[in-house]
Amino acid sequence: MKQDDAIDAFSALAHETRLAVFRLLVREGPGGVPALEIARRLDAKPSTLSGHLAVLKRAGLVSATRRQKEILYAPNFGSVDALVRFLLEDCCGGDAAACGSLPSIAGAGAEP
Amino acid sequence: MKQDDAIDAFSALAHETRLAVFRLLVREGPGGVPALEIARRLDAKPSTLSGHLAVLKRAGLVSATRRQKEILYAPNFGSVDALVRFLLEDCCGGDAAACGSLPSIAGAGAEP
DNA sequence: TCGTCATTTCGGGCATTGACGAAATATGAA
DNA sequence: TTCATATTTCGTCAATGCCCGAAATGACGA
Repeated sequence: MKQDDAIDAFSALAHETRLAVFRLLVREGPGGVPALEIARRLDAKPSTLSGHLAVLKRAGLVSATRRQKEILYAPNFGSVDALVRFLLEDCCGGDAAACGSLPSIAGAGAEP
Repeated sequence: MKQDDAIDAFSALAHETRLAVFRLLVREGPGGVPALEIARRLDAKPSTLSGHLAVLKRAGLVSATRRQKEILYAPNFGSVDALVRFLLEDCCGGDAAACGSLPSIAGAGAEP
């Protein structure tokens, strides 16, 4: 992961509606939710939400697939994993044990 | 974690310099690095960097402790952990197995 | 093909954020 | 106390992000 990609992802999540969208999709799981249903559930205007979904998609956080007339949005769990790894890369100069459980758990310490 | 706290954290990380600062501190570990040294290493103006450090601190991502004349900044690993948990909360409606390894690993699925 | 539903694109207007230098504050040493 | 180092605060400027309605596009069924 490049720094710019990480910034795109963090920027995408740094917004009330977009964060709510992503968390909604996470709760729903890989099956996906149609755009208009997301708008309905979050009480957002379809045009505004469409822009937010585009941002999330450009950041790689969600993926979109068409099912008939609808477009289903689903979360991309791998992108979260990559983001955390990037954030904690080379944690504590390689001594991951010094940083608590998450870094080693996420595999973000120095690779042996 | 509240949604607003998560947004503060994501906003803080959604910036080239601030993200570089945080990753630098992660690499350095819990010992901490003085503000001016961070500025020197990242080639940033001290006044500009001071603002960025304040943003990171307000977001709970770093902590500051004074050592003599200097102020040492260190990463707050717990905040990253909380952020990931918040992001993946109730993943896949509780069926964490459906989402890949990270959610269950991070303890972000539905609590049994 | 035609109409309809689902979604996206576009343009305008408002608010927020970021960079920088100069000056202010805080700490330790002589 | 007085000086020097370390860091923060402040004011100004430019740039970016966001919301919304109206219109355009895409896909399906009659």
